[in-house]
Amino acid sequence: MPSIAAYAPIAPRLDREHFSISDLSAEFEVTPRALRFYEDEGLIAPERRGTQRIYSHRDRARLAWILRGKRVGFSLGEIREMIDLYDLGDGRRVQRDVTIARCRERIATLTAQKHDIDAAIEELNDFVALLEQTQAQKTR
Amino acid sequence: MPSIAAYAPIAPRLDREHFSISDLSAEFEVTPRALRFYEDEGLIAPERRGTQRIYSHRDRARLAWILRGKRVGFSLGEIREMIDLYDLGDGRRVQRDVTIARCRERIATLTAQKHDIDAAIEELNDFVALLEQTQAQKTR
DNA sequence: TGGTTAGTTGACGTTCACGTAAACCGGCGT
DNA sequence: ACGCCGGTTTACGTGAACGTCAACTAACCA
Repeated sequence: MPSIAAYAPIAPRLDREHFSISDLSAEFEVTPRALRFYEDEGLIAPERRGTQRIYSHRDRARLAWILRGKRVGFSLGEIREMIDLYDLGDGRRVQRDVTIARCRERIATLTAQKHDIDAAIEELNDFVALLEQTQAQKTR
Repeated sequence: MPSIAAYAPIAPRLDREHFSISDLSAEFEVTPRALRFYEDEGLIAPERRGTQRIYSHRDRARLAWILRGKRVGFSLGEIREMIDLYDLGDGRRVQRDVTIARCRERIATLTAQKHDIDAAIEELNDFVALLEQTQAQKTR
């Protein structure tokens, strides 16, 4: 029954030169459909052998970036922006200044998110403590 | 031109007994539509004076929770779950154990998110440093 | 009494991030 | 020769989280 348990995580074969779409979808637990979608949106651009996609290590690193960006709540559009920033390292001076500024903005929002997370964790911890305390009272 | 700059943040009047929908939408920079939507989804349940919603301090605190949950990437469904957990503090023992377990799960995913964010910040910092370095070289 | 302001309920539209078929192709295993 | 496997494109469907009208009401104000 290869229906629900598909796309399970598989140890990455980093010795490989390049990867197929199913290699990466297995390793990162995303569907091939998602990878093709990211390509349509301009987030990755693997080479082709004929019609088939072949992903390099660089593409793989990009994908890792994308998924981490998603996990921390960025939209695909925002992630593409950040990736594009990286590809601008050799741009002109003004462009590079803009890039630096955008990066700092990103860092600021990420830092704010960290504070939100800390606050949420704290509240949850307090709540758990409270629950365990009432439990201890009943046991007594 | 009250079109785009509407719903700007306004200092909370915490001396107030309760708040209108536009009070809260102004303070938290969300649209009234969003607040009504949260109510439809069972996230808040303000009282009514006739047909109009009147939000208590408790409702206001709830809303803060909701928005923080959103900022750290939770869906409204997940946030409703977490809120429901809070309202279960007086439940039975088994239920409370389940609640504690769910809280721990939440804390775990939040912690994982923090690591993701730290990694992203670090990479961005490295990249900014690299950009500033090439800039310094050109200036020299 | 008429007009403005703040609120209400539908109902439909929209964007994002894919899911889900349908139809096709090239290789290879027997 | 045949079928399957892994991959492809095109296209329409979907759930979440609202936006955007339209039509209505209740409160106040000159």
